[in-house]
Amino acid sequence: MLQFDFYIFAPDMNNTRFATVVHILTLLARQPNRLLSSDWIAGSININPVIVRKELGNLQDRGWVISRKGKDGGSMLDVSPDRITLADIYQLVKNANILGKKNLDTNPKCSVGKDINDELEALFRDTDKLICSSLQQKTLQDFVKQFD
Amino acid sequence: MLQFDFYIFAPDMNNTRFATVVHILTLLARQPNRLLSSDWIAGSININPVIVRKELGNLQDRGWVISRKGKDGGSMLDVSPDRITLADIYQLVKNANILGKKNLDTNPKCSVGKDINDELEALFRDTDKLICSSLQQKTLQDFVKQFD
DNA sequence: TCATTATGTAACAACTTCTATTACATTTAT
DNA sequence: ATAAATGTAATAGAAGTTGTTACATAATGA
Repeated sequence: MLQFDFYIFAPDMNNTRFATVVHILTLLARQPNRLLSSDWIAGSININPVIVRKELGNLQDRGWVISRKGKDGGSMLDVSPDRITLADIYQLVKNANILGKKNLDTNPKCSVGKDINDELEALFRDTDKLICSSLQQKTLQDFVKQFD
Repeated sequence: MLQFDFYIFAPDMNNTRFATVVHILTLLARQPNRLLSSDWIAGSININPVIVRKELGNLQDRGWVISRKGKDGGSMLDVSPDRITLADIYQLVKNANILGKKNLDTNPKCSVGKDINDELEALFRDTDKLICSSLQQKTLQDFVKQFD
Protein backbone atom coordinates (compact mmCIF):
# COMPACT_ATOMS: atom_id res chain seq x y z
CA MET A 1 0.00 0.00 0.00
CA LEU A 2 2.53 2.55 0.63
CA GLN A 3 5.26 3.85 -1.18
CA PHE A 4 7.41 6.40 0.40
CA ASP A 5 7.94 7.15 3.98
CA PHE A 6 6.02 10.23 4.76
CA TYR A 7 8.94 12.28 5.89
CA ILE A 8 6.91 14.50 8.12
CA PHE A 9 5.08 11.67 9.70
CA ALA A 10 8.05 9.36 9.59
CA PRO A 11 6.92 5.91 10.62
CA ASP A 12 10.13 5.43 12.52
CA MET A 13 9.38 8.51 14.53
CA ASN A 14 7.71 7.77 17.80
CA ASN A 15 6.01 10.09 20.15
CA THR A 16 8.70 10.40 22.77
CA ARG A 17 12.19 10.19 21.31
CA PHE A 18 12.39 13.82 20.26
CA ALA A 19 11.10 14.99 23.61
CA THR A 20 13.38 12.59 25.46
CA VAL A 21 16.48 13.69 23.60
CA VAL A 22 15.64 17.36 24.02
CA HIS A 23 15.14 16.75 27.71
CA ILE A 24 18.49 15.00 28.05
CA LEU A 25 20.32 17.70 26.14
CA THR A 26 18.64 20.42 28.16
CA LEU A 27 19.81 18.86 31.41
CA LEU A 28 23.35 18.47 30.10
CA ALA A 29 23.42 22.02 28.77
CA ARG A 30 22.41 23.46 32.09
CA GLN A 31 25.30 21.84 33.90
CA PRO A 32 28.22 22.21 31.52
CA ASN A 33 31.43 20.37 32.24
CA ARG A 34 29.74 18.24 34.80
CA LEU A 35 29.18 14.52 34.47
CA LEU A 36 25.53 13.60 34.94
CA SER A 37 24.61 9.97 35.49
CA SER A 38 22.00 8.25 33.39
CA ASP A 39 20.11 7.45 36.56
CA TRP A 40 19.90 11.07 37.53
CA ILE A 41 18.78 12.07 34.04
CA ALA A 42 16.24 9.26 33.97
CA GLY A 43 14.88 10.52 37.27
CA SER A 44 14.10 13.91 35.79
CA ILE A 45 12.38 12.49 32.75
CA ASN A 46 10.92 9.64 34.76
CA ILE A 47 11.87 6.93 32.32
CA ASN A 48 14.03 3.85 32.47
CA PRO A 49 17.77 4.59 32.71
CA VAL A 50 18.50 2.09 29.94
CA ILE A 51 16.52 4.24 27.53
CA VAL A 52 18.59 7.22 28.57
CA ARG A 53 21.82 5.33 28.01
CA LYS A 54 20.67 4.27 24.58
CA GLU A 55 19.94 7.84 23.59
CA LEU A 56 23.21 9.00 25.15
CA GLY A 57 24.90 6.45 22.93
CA ASN A 58 23.27 8.03 19.90
CA LEU A 59 24.35 11.46 21.10
CA GLN A 60 27.90 10.20 21.46
CA ASP A 61 27.83 8.81 17.94
CA ARG A 62 26.67 12.23 16.81
CA GLY A 63 29.66 13.80 18.60
CA TRP A 64 27.62 15.93 20.95
CA VAL A 65 28.22 14.05 24.18
CA ILE A 66 31.08 12.34 25.92
CA SER A 67 30.61 9.80 28.68
CA ARG A 68 32.84 8.24 31.25
CA LYS A 69 32.36 4.85 32.78
CA GLY A 70 33.01 3.79 36.31
CA LYS A 71 32.56 5.45 39.63
CA ASP A 72 31.79 9.15 39.38
CA GLY A 73 31.20 8.57 35.69
CA GLY A 74 28.44 10.13 33.62
CA SER A 75 27.86 12.22 30.53
CA MET A 76 28.35 15.80 29.51
CA LEU A 77 28.04 17.97 26.44
CA ASP A 78 31.06 18.16 24.18
CA VAL A 79 29.61 20.88 21.94
CA SER A 80 28.33 24.33 22.70
CA PRO A 81 24.52 24.40 22.91
CA ASP A 82 24.41 27.19 20.36
CA ARG A 83 25.85 24.85 17.77
CA ILE A 84 23.05 22.31 18.08
CA THR A 85 19.82 23.20 16.33
CA LEU A 86 16.46 21.59 16.85
CA ALA A 87 16.66 20.53 13.21
CA ASP A 88 19.80 18.57 14.08
CA ILE A 89 17.92 16.83 16.87
CA TYR A 90 14.97 16.19 14.61
CA GLN A 91 17.29 14.60 12.08
CA LEU A 92 18.94 12.53 14.77
CA VAL A 93 15.82 10.87 16.06
CA LYS A 94 14.23 10.57 12.66
CA ASN A 95 17.09 9.22 10.65
CA ALA A 96 16.93 5.70 11.94
CA ASN A 97 15.62 4.21 8.74
CA ILE A 98 14.13 7.08 6.90
CA LEU A 99 14.51 5.45 3.53
CA GLY A 100 14.32 1.85 2.55
CA LYS A 101 10.60 1.53 3.01
CA LYS A 102 9.35 2.54 -0.34
CA ASN A 103 6.47 0.45 -1.43
CA LEU A 104 6.20 0.42 -5.13
CA ASP A 105 3.24 -1.90 -5.24
CA THR A 106 0.88 0.69 -6.56
CA ASN A 107 -0.67 -0.45 -9.80
CA PRO A 108 1.47 0.60 -12.77
CA LYS A 109 -1.42 0.01 -15.11
CA CYS A 110 -3.29 2.85 -13.43
CA SER A 111 -2.17 6.31 -14.42
CA VAL A 112 -2.57 7.49 -10.86
CA GLY A 113 -0.98 4.45 -9.30
CA LYS A 114 1.88 4.74 -11.71
CA ASP A 115 2.83 8.32 -10.89
CA ILE A 116 1.50 9.12 -7.45
CA ASN A 117 4.67 8.14 -5.67
CA ASP A 118 6.66 10.76 -7.52
CA GLU A 119 4.15 13.44 -6.62
CA LEU A 120 3.94 12.36 -3.01
CA GLU A 121 7.67 12.25 -2.66
CA ALA A 122 7.98 15.80 -3.91
CA LEU A 123 5.33 16.90 -1.46
CA PHE A 124 6.91 15.09 1.45
CA ARG A 125 10.31 16.48 0.63
CA ASP A 126 9.05 20.04 0.40
CA THR A 127 7.21 19.75 3.66
CA ASP A 128 10.19 18.20 5.37
CA LYS A 129 12.38 21.00 4.12
CA LEU A 130 9.98 23.55 5.50
CA ILE A 131 10.11 22.03 8.95
CA CYS A 132 13.85 21.74 8.93
CA SER A 133 14.42 25.30 7.87
CA SER A 134 12.21 26.40 10.72
CA LEU A 135 13.81 24.18 13.33
CA GLN A 136 17.22 25.14 12.09
CA GLN A 137 16.72 28.64 13.37
CA LYS A 138 16.23 27.42 16.90
CA THR A 139 19.25 26.23 18.85
CA LEU A 140 19.44 24.10 21.94
CA GLN A 141 20.70 27.21 23.68
CA ASP A 142 17.55 29.10 22.71
CA PHE A 143 15.47 26.28 24.08
CA VAL A 144 17.42 26.00 27.32
CA LYS A 145 17.30 29.75 27.85
CA GLN A 146 13.56 29.46 28.36
CA PHE A 147 14.07 27.76 31.69
CA ASP A 148 15.83 30.68 33.32
CA MET B 1 7.23 8.80 30.35
CA LEU B 2 6.23 11.17 27.83
CA GLN B 3 4.40 14.18 28.00
CA PHE B 4 2.80 15.55 24.93
CA ASP B 5 2.18 14.03 21.62
CA PHE B 6 4.68 15.44 19.24
CA TYR B 7 2.21 17.04 16.91
CA ILE B 8 4.53 16.94 13.97
CA PHE B 9 5.35 13.33 14.47
CA ALA B 10 1.93 12.43 15.69
CA PRO B 11 2.08 8.94 17.11
CA ASP B 12 -1.29 8.20 15.66
CA MET B 13 0.02 9.04 12.25
CA ASN B 14 1.18 6.04 10.39
CA ASN B 15 3.18 5.87 7.27
CA THR B 16 0.45 5.15 4.81
CA ARG B 17 -2.85 6.73 5.77
CA PHE B 18 -2.10 10.16 4.34
CA ALA B 19 -0.86 8.66 1.10
CA THR B 20 -3.77 6.24 0.96
CA VAL B 21 -6.37 8.93 1.45
CA VAL B 22 -4.73 11.22 -1.08
CA HIS B 23 -4.68 8.34 -3.53
CA ILE B 24 -8.36 7.62 -3.00
CA LEU B 25 -9.35 11.26 -3.35
CA THR B 26 -7.24 11.63 -6.47
CA LEU B 27 -9.00 8.72 -8.13
CA LEU B 28 -12.40 10.08 -7.16
CA ALA B 29 -11.53 13.57 -8.35
CA ARG B 30 -10.48 12.35 -11.74
CA GLN B 31 -13.80 10.70 -12.39
CA PRO B 32 -16.35 13.13 -11.02
CA ASN B 33 -19.96 12.07 -10.70
CA ARG B 34 -19.02 8.48 -11.23
CA LEU B 35 -19.32 5.77 -8.63
CA LEU B 36 -16.04 3.93 -8.13
CA SER B 37 -16.06 0.66 -6.24
CA SER B 38 -13.77 0.06 -3.29
CA ASP B 39 -12.38 -2.95 -5.10
CA TRP B 40 -11.39 -0.89 -8.08
CA ILE B 41 -9.78 1.76 -5.89
CA ALA B 42 -7.99 -0.88 -3.88
CA GLY B 43 -6.63 -2.31 -7.11
CA SER B 44 -4.97 0.96 -7.99
CA ILE B 45 -3.39 1.37 -4.56
CA ASN B 46 -2.83 -2.34 -4.25
CA ILE B 47 -4.18 -2.64 -0.73
CA ASN B 48 -7.03 -4.53 0.84
CA PRO B 49 -10.49 -3.25 -0.13
CA VAL B 50 -11.56 -3.23 3.51
CA ILE B 51 -8.97 -0.58 4.25
CA VAL B 52 -10.34 1.49 1.41
CA ARG B 53 -13.87 1.16 2.70
CA LYS B 54 -12.76 2.26 6.15
CA GLU B 55 -11.12 5.37 4.78
CA LEU B 56 -14.12 6.02 2.55
CA GLY B 57 -16.19 5.89 5.73
CA ASN B 58 -14.00 8.58 7.25
CA LEU B 59 -14.33 10.66 4.10
CA GLN B 60 -18.10 10.31 4.28
CA ASP B 61 -18.08 11.44 7.89
CA ARG B 62 -16.06 14.44 6.75
CA GLY B 63 -18.72 15.20 4.14
CA TRP B 64 -16.44 14.86 1.16
CA VAL B 65 -17.70 11.58 -0.25
CA ILE B 66 -21.02 9.88 -0.80
CA SER B 67 -21.37 6.17 -1.34
CA ARG B 68 -24.09 3.93 -2.55
CA LYS B 69 -24.56 0.33 -1.59
CA GLY B 70 -25.74 -2.50 -3.76
CA LYS B 71 -25.15 -3.43 -7.33
CA ASP B 72 -23.46 -0.71 -9.37
CA GLY B 73 -22.77 1.04 -6.10
CA GLY B 74 -19.57 2.83 -5.20
CA SER B 75 -18.27 6.17 -4.03
CA MET B 76 -17.82 9.62 -5.49
CA LEU B 77 -16.78 13.07 -4.41
CA ASP B 78 -19.48 15.32 -3.04
CA VAL B 79 -17.26 18.40 -2.86
CA SER B 80 -15.28 20.22 -5.49
CA PRO B 81 -11.58 19.25 -5.36
CA ASP B 82 -10.60 22.88 -5.09
CA ARG B 83 -12.36 23.09 -1.75
CA ILE B 84 -10.27 20.34 -0.17
CA THR B 85 -6.79 21.35 0.93
CA LEU B 86 -3.96 19.04 1.81
CA ALA B 87 -4.11 20.55 5.29
CA ASP B 88 -7.67 19.29 5.55
CA ILE B 89 -6.49 15.81 4.61
CA TYR B 90 -3.62 16.04 7.05
CA GLN B 91 -6.02 16.96 9.79
CA LEU B 92 -8.35 14.14 8.83
CA VAL B 93 -5.82 11.36 9.14
CA LYS B 94 -4.08 12.87 12.12
CA ASN B 95 -7.00 13.82 14.28
CA ALA B 96 -7.77 10.36 15.53
CA ASN B 97 -6.48 10.94 19.02
CA ILE B 98 -4.18 13.84 18.75
CA LEU B 99 -4.70 14.87 22.34
CA GLY B 100 -5.38 12.79 25.36
CA LYS B 101 -1.95 11.30 25.61
CA LYS B 102 -0.20 13.85 27.72
CA ASN B 103 2.18 12.23 30.10
CA LEU B 104 2.85 14.43 33.01
CA ASP B 105 5.18 12.04 34.73
CA THR B 106 8.23 14.22 34.36
CA ASN B 107 9.74 14.98 37.72
CA PRO B 108 8.16 18.13 39.20
CA LYS B 109 11.04 18.46 41.63
CA CYS B 110 13.38 19.10 38.71
CA SER B 111 13.17 22.56 37.26
CA VAL B 112 13.54 21.14 33.78
CA GLY B 113 11.15 18.27 34.31
CA LYS B 114 8.64 20.66 35.78
CA ASP B 115 8.49 23.05 32.85
CA ILE B 116 9.67 21.21 29.77
CA ASN B 117 6.22 20.09 28.73
CA ASP B 118 5.06 23.66 28.38
CA GLU B 119 8.03 24.53 26.23
CA LEU B 120 7.68 21.43 24.11
CA GLU B 121 4.00 22.00 23.61
CA ALA B 122 4.63 25.50 22.34
CA LEU B 123 7.25 24.20 19.96
CA PHE B 124 5.04 21.40 18.71
CA ARG B 125 2.14 23.75 18.19
CA ASP B 126 4.20 26.27 16.28
CA THR B 127 5.65 23.58 14.05
CA ASP B 128 2.26 22.08 13.44
CA LYS B 129 0.90 25.46 12.51
CA LEU B 130 3.69 25.94 10.03
CA ILE B 131 2.90 22.69 8.29
CA CYS B 132 -0.78 23.41 8.15
CA SER B 133 -0.35 26.89 6.73
CA SER B 134 1.81 25.41 4.01
CA LEU B 135 -0.50 22.52 3.20
CA GLN B 136 -3.47 24.81 3.27
CA GLN B 137 -2.26 26.51 0.14
CA LYS B 138 -2.38 23.30 -1.82
CA THR B 139 -5.73 21.92 -2.87
CA LEU B 140 -6.64 18.45 -3.98
CA GLN B 141 -7.28 19.98 -7.36
CA ASP B 142 -3.71 21.26 -7.52
CA PHE B 143 -2.47 17.82 -6.65
CA VAL B 144 -4.69 16.06 -9.18
CA LYS B 145 -3.74 18.50 -11.90
CA GLN B 146 -0.22 17.10 -11.81
CA PHE B 147 -1.40 13.88 -13.38
CA ASP B 148 -2.53 15.45 -16.62
C1' DT C 1 43.20 -5.74 45.62
C1' DC C 2 38.44 -5.44 46.18
C1' DA C 3 34.01 -3.31 46.62
C1' DT C 4 31.37 0.18 44.61
C1' DT C 5 29.38 2.68 41.00
C1' DA C 6 28.68 3.75 36.48
C1' DT C 7 28.32 2.89 31.40
C1' DG C 8 27.39 -0.34 27.42
C1' DT C 9 24.54 -3.82 25.51
C1' DA C 10 21.90 -7.80 24.62
C1' DA C 11 17.66 -10.14 25.09
C1' DC C 12 12.99 -10.32 25.72
C1' DA C 13 8.32 -8.95 27.02
C1' DA C 14 4.60 -5.51 26.83
C1' DC C 15 2.14 -2.16 24.41
C1' DT C 16 0.38 0.52 20.53
C1' DT C 17 -0.92 1.40 15.90
C1' DC C 18 -1.65 0.23 11.45
C1' DT C 19 -2.48 -3.26 7.98
C1' DA C 20 -4.37 -7.62 6.19
C1' DT C 21 -7.78 -10.93 6.11
C1' DT C 22 -11.99 -13.45 6.85
C1' DA C 23 -16.67 -13.41 7.54
C1' DC C 24 -21.11 -11.89 7.22
C1' DA C 25 -25.12 -8.67 7.36
C1' DT C 26 -27.26 -5.21 4.54
C1' DT C 27 -28.56 -2.87 0.47
C1' DT C 28 -29.64 -2.23 -4.45
C1' DA C 29 -30.25 -3.22 -9.41
C1' DT C 30 -31.69 -6.39 -12.76
C1' DA D 1 -33.95 -14.47 -6.50
C1' DT D 2 -29.38 -13.44 -7.74
C1' DA D 3 -25.46 -10.76 -8.12
C1' DA D 4 -22.67 -7.09 -6.62
C1' DA D 5 -21.52 -3.73 -3.64
C1' DT D 6 -21.00 -1.31 0.97
C1' DG D 7 -20.58 -1.55 6.18
C1' DT D 8 -18.48 -3.50 9.92
C1' DA D 9 -16.80 -6.71 13.43
C1' DA D 10 -13.26 -9.74 14.82
C1' DT D 11 -8.85 -11.42 14.67
C1' DA D 12 -4.09 -12.01 13.35
C1' DG D 13 0.31 -10.09 11.80
C1' DA D 14 3.92 -6.61 11.43
C1' DA D 15 6.69 -2.89 13.11
C1' DG D 16 8.36 0.38 16.42
C1' DT D 17 8.92 2.07 21.01
C1' DT D 18 9.33 1.41 25.77
C1' DG D 19 10.24 -1.24 30.01
C1' DT D 20 12.89 -4.51 32.33
C1' DT D 21 16.36 -7.84 33.62
C1' DA D 22 20.83 -9.33 33.31
C1' DC D 23 25.51 -8.99 32.94
C1' DA D 24 30.07 -7.57 31.06
C1' DT D 25 33.19 -3.73 31.33
C1' DA D 26 35.47 0.18 33.24
C1' DA D 27 37.04 3.43 36.75
C1' DT D 28 37.46 5.11 41.44
C1' DG D 29 38.92 4.87 46.11
C1' DA D 30 39.57 2.71 50.58
